[in-house]
Amino acid sequence: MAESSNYLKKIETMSEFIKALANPIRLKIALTLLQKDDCDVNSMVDSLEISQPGVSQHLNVLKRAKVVKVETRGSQRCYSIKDENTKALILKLFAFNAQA
Amino acid sequence: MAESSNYLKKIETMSEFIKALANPIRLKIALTLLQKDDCDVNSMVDSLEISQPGVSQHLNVLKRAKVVKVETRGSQRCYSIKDENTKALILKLFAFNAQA
DNA sequence: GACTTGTATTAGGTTATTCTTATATAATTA
DNA sequence: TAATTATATAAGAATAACCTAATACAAGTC
Repeated sequence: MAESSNYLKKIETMSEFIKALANPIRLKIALTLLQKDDCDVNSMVDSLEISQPGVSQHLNVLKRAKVVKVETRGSQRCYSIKDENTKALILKLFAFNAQA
Repeated sequence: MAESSNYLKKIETMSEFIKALANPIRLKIALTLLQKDDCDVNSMVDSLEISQPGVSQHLNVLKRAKVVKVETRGSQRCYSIKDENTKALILKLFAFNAQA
């Protein structure tokens, strides 16, 4: 059967989402955000061995893919996993790979 | 807390697995393999708009990441999703993105 | 064994990712 | 409003991913 443009669009969206998590640093960020509520950029810069602009760019990729959301708090930007469904999915991924 | 080399290795493995699915063509292959038992390379070449070597290379990425397994059947190579857990995970990814 | 069919590998060009440095913007404070 | 702190954006270099054409290999058929 010919692929509907709807199906193709879904594939694209899906692979954008997955691609956002398909990078060690972004995966670490996501797993970190699952665990703690603390979420400012500078603390991530400290724990990831990469420059501040690098972290900022990765966060932007995660945001565009709707893995995370941001909120401004004073002079800080507070990142967190977008919603409960997304949290659950990332946990599933982690559980899967932990078991393997 | 300092990251254990175990944790780092897990992150690497995990992101390799996710990266394998983070490409529209490989995602299509995976979703196709979820649905049908037919699995030879040439039929994939027909349905994906890409050359035969291209398909073969994508299949190799999926195999290295342990998303799929292969079996030789006569002169054909039969690809399928590696196991039931992997199937379940891909379905979860699909369901998540379908809902979104 | 030569031929055909099905698949894998190699080589190389093109495009996409990812990083760093430099700089810009935004909120906060002196 | 100038300085400071927190983060984002831009530019450009290095590397990785992805594609095709050419070719190799493997199994089945004449």
